[in-house]
Amino acid sequence: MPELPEVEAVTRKLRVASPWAEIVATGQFRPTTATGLERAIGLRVEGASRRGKHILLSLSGGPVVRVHLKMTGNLVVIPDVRLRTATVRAWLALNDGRGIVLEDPRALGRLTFHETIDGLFDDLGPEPFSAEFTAQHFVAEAQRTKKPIKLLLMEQRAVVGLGNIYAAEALFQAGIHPAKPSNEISVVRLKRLRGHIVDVLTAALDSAIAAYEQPGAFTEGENFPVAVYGREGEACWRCRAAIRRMPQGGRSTYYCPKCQR
DNA sequence: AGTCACCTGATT
DNA sequence: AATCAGGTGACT
Repeated sequence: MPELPEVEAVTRKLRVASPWAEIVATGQFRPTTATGLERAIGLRVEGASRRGKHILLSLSGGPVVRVHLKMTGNLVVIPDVRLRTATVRAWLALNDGRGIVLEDPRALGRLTFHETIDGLFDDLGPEPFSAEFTAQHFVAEAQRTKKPIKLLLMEQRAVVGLGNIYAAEALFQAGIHPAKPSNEISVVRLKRLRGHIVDVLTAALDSAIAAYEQPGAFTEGENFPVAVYGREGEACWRCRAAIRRMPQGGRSTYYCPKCQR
């Protein structure tokens, strides 16, 4: 599911389940799924927030449970923790009978308990919707490296929240070739790209929230209209050239060879 | 700096 | 049987 917009939608949906209760038990499908979870027992859940693609459950007294959904995870509240579906990989049982559960068919998602939030996100770049995501910061990060711009966007350092879909979409909107060395892109184009990142994530957040409102309809996946992602061979919306797929960093990058130089 | 392992399921 | 998948660490 998740790049930043989907993680944000999941987090907002979680918050609807407040007021929270005390954690009375925890469990996991495999030892690698969660670490230190049992230390959360006896603490109250006090809130849910997001940083980059991470979800944070804040607990009474200061500890947190950090959740990463990876490729296919979803974090939801179920009314009865005993009634878990087959793909629930980890759970926090609350003293009102409910459960906060990680559903994740692919089982790559992770939960980790931390005594404090301090230092947890030191390696993460600025939030795209925050005042810290300045053109100055973004340009400086790009100029530090010759790595392809698409990889820079996915590193969570120049900015957090972009994944394979929205990185490709932002680059299409900006008319920049995904393999272009970051430090060879003009300042003007970098500033334009920064704006498109914000725009793409904003539009994607809107559709992710809409998707999560519809009960039953599109609870999985989102309905953001992609221009290039997954459209290999199709005609570009702008110039009709055939969209291409190329490997980059072990993933598929989609782009328009004519619109993106 | 680039590749690969981590997982399971859907599609070719 | 092989390839691919909205992510990220941990390796060469």
